Amino acid sequence: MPSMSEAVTRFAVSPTGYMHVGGARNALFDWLVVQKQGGRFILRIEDTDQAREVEGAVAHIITSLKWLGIDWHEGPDIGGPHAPYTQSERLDIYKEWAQKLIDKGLAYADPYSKEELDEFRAAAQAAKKPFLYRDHRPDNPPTWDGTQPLRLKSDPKAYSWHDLVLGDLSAGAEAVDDFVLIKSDGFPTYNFCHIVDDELMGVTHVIRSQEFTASVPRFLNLYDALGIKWPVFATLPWIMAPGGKKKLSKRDGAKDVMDYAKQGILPETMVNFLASLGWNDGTEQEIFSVQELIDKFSLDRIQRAGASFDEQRLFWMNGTHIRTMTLDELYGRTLDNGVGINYWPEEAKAANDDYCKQVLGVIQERLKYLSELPELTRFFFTDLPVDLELIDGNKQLSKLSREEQRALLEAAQETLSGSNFSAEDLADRLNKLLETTGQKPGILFSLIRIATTWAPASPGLADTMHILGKDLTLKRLSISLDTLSEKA
RNA sequence: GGCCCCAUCUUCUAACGGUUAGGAAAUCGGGUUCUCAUCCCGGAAAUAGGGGUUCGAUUCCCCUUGGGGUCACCA
Repeated sequence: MPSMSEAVTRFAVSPTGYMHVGGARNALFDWLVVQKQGGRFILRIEDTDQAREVEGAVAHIITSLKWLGIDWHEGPDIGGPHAPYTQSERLDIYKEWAQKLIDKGLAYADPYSKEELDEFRAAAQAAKKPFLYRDHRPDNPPTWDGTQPLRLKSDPKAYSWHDLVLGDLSAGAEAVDDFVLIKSDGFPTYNFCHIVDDELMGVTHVIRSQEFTASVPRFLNLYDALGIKWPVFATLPWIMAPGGKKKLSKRDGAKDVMDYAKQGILPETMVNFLASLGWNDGTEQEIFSVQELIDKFSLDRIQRAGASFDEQRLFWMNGTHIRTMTLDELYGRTLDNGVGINYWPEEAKAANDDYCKQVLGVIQERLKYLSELPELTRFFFTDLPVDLELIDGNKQLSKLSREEQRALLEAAQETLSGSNFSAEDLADRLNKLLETTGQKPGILFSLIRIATTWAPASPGLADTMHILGKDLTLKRLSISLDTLSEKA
């Protein structure tokens, strides 16, 4: 017997394509409730619309959830006491429950053709009234033989109910109608089978997004018809498209969660970010570990208004997560972020782990997502082509003549050739060089930095040279000097 | 059109009915011995409008406006 505080939630997903961020957040909140309160989290596949089903979608959804670190107690891949967890394999169960309603006189066969229904709808629209099937409920419906749609004989009345997020809600009898329970292809509708499954699987908390709130009175009517106790409802706000007021949908460019995984967003960042879209703990804290989220999460602190998906903020958040990781942890992620991608540039494949870690150590604070690694680190692994525009396009450096530039680099070459290339010694020598040349760091260091990396940006000069090592640093300086002579 | 839901800076958001309406992202300016970042300091930036209730409304109520959902044999 589970204790009162335990919860049973489910992520009920249609295999109609990849999982986007809205679905991921939905699953996350289901999961967080169970992690916090104890209980069971169920993954259920709602594949009752054969036409919309997409091959491979279930596997992709499972991959996405696993990447996020979301696991489940019962599901199509692992089974469980309420198996099967795929609705197309539960048709007999729905027929059984439909029969209960038929026996009670609460369900009947729909005798109308599609054309007749369209006419009813058109008439309702012309009269500027909502369409209610029950206004056309047949007096003597035929016996249901499975080829017609089976409809609920509703009991229209006003309903009031409580939603953990939206508070007390109510709607009048006009929201209750004779909806379809079983389609003419023998498959149940979502409206019917999710209620049967939730009951059989012991679901206590129905957490779903806004598009279902208008249907809740119809659901309540069905719970009552079946004699099922209402579960707890929690309505999640939309995740909206950037800038707009519209729900973020696949049409609007909602990305596959796995696209972010490939780009090098860390799963802990994605979890943190999704949780922050529509939820906060009431403090100013924004960066949460998964464990902190579990400890602090509660459904009653979920926002009512929609939140737009701001990628910029996602990248910022990823940067802060990257910076709080240990070097070893981060290095592990650069080798595999859970999607089988090694993010290092091709040229780094020949380098050893220690060298790569040193490089990672100095670029950790400027990394926002892992796929930036190549552009940030390539010059540590290969000589970039000399690009004099880096010098000539620099406001200060372009004021110097080629002779002056060469003189500075030669001075650098001389003192560096006596260095043991420890970071400390390099820093010392560079500082002394400022004095002996009488130059400002803005000129001297910029010039040396460019001449040793030929990259538009790089970490601190002493650190960079220390990692490159004496041979490579001096080799590059000398190549740069040669080039400056040629082009003089 | 009926029914339902929502409304604080550009964005994510905080504020037991009592705050100069706070933080963060982005942006702008400055600093940190070079670039790109990090970090630090500073600027600009909001309670949709109107009525109530109250000694006092971002907060409670009503109306308006705006946005969204739903009225499928999709979920």
